Amino acid sequence: MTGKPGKVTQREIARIAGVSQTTVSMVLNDRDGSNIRIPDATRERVRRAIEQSTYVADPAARRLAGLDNKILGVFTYESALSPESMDFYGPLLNGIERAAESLGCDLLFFTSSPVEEGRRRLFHRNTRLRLADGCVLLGQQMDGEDLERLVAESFPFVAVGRRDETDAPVPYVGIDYGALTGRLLDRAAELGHEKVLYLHRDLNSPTARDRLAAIGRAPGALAVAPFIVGDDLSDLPQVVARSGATAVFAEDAFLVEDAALVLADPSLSLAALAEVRGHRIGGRTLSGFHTPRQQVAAEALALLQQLISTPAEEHGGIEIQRLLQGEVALGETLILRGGTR
Amino acid sequence: MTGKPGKVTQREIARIAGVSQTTVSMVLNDRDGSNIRIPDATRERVRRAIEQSTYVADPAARRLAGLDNKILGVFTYESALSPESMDFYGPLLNGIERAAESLGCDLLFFTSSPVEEGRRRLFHRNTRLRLADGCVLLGQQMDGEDLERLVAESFPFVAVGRRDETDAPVPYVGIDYGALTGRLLDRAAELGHEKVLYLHRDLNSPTARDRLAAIGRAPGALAVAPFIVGDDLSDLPQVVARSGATAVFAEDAFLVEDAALVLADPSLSLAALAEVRGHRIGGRTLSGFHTPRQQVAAEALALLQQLISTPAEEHGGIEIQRLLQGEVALGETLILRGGTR
DNA sequence: CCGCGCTGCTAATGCGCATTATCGAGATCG
DNA sequence: CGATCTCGATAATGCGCATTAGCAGCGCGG
Repeated sequence: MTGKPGKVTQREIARIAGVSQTTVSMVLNDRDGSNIRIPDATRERVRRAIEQSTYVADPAARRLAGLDNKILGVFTYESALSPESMDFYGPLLNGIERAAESLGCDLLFFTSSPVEEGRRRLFHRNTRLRLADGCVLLGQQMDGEDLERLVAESFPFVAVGRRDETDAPVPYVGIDYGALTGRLLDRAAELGHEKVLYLHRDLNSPTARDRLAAIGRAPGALAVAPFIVGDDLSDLPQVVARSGATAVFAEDAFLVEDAALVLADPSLSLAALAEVRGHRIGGRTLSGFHTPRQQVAAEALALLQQLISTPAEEHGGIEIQRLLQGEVALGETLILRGGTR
Repeated sequence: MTGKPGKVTQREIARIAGVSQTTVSMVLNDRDGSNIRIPDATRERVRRAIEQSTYVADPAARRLAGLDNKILGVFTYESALSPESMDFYGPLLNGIERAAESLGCDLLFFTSSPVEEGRRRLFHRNTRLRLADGCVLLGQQMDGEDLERLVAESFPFVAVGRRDETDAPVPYVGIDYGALTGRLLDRAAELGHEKVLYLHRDLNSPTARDRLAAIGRAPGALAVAPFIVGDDLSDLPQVVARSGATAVFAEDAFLVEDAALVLADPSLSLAALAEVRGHRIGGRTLSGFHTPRQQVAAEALALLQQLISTPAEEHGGIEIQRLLQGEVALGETLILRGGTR
């Protein structure tokens, strides 16, 4: 179904130019050397034949013949283009698109991956993964097996977001939430807070662990109590009151919003240990982080390209795990202890 | 660079299962018939060998061997994933993603297409177009040559948005702006308006022409005067005053917003002859259309799939130009002539 | 016991491309 | 004037898969 009628091959070009298919290939790829010599006259003749026709190289054939295809795979563990996930994926996808554009690569989205147990599977009977030169993986949580297998097959890939769920070192580009969390806690201490409640879901992702670890390293003057929340936040006010916390932090901006609705106490400081762009609490800009997502995406593609174009033996020389620094966004919800600013 | 080490081929499977590569292929594709007979015992043996291994078919080879690849191309004449274009492309991309998912297809974004004269080129030296079974084209304006060539090469494709810039019939799925315009004008007439000013850019797109044509067929009681605007709207108030119009319509919601800022007259009715979701004018919901963009995308993919899976000779039996009906959104800016509602 | 049909499988081929190994013809040299 | 070298180009091969043609073996009827 490759549109038989309009299909022009190198053979056809060769016939027109009165040369062999080999010669056409040579001309197209600008090959030259001691063994391959084509005078400019012939080159020109072939070139004209190509320009007269509608020839385009068949990427499948190129690929089969062992060349790179300038195609990068994009795999998302959740639907990437839905309005809900745009908030998270949008900046990443934008960064990926721009990076791919400047690298001259096309992007293959693996939308066909069948959903099993609520999550997309990267490997399946008819995965088109191999069509890509390499692949970017996106998603809050990833499948350890997928990652293992990619490493085992030495297929070039880069995860977006820090990963530590496998034994083998997984290439990733992420944001240093640990450092950000530390800086935000420092700031809270400066503002006089001594007790903070940290709300989080029971998610076991690497970044969730990073945040918790950073919390464990909180400055001495600050006591941060982690608290796992479920869907029902109705008893949160009691928990806060009992803890004596003067600030409530949460894993992400949505959780802060939910908590704020229940708590309804403007003297309480609030912050999300995550991106807060576009989030407001009762008219006040939410405190938290600004994370360079486009930059993460760009860096991920750069790393991927590097992995692809470097022979596997030399991968030792590449820094395959990269954390980018974000910045603490001091919004209007993180205030002096007890004060209203 | 296809990850030599981890690559498992049918040959390898055949060796393990003690059969020929042909047999493996047959088992994988569930082929059976008078000429091809494989007892269940053998089938099972092959299947086990496959499951034990990490075999995945090489899509490039499949493609080269003449099969469909379940890959649909997505070509956008502008950057698709940037924040600015998300407003327009977002719903379309979402619809495309969902449709592709249910069709079991992957999506190939041609982000690599070089930009010439401000527009992306579909055809270029290394286009990966042919890797896809077919292609969806997105963009406000398209290149007539691209369309002609796709038709000429009988490459399956569908344009999103009505097209008429070529002689050959181009497959498209669009929104019936003509009908919508007609209905909105009827409504304006009912509300007592007799003179309307229609602001538009000097864009020569099919939908722009459709709107103008529908305006030409306005009900007798209503006189609609088209007016081409540039970037500077400062003399608009005079134009409106001189025309005696009691309502100002415009090509799109942004143009209405710009005009409203300049005109600043709440007794003037306003409407966009386009999607108005998310647009407000001075706190009032803007009147205009609600267009089923996800549906357009889904329909486009359905048509594309149909074109791909139907032999070209039978394309005559397919309705390749489809207009979907939107609905008029009667917002708060289209009011009784002279009244404030 | 010879042919015939059926079963179960495989060898051979081609898809379009890149690459390797040659090859014929003329130029150069000894 | 035969041996060698260079130039210009090509035939042959393989990539991994699907497909077509065909082959060996066996049972069965005549």
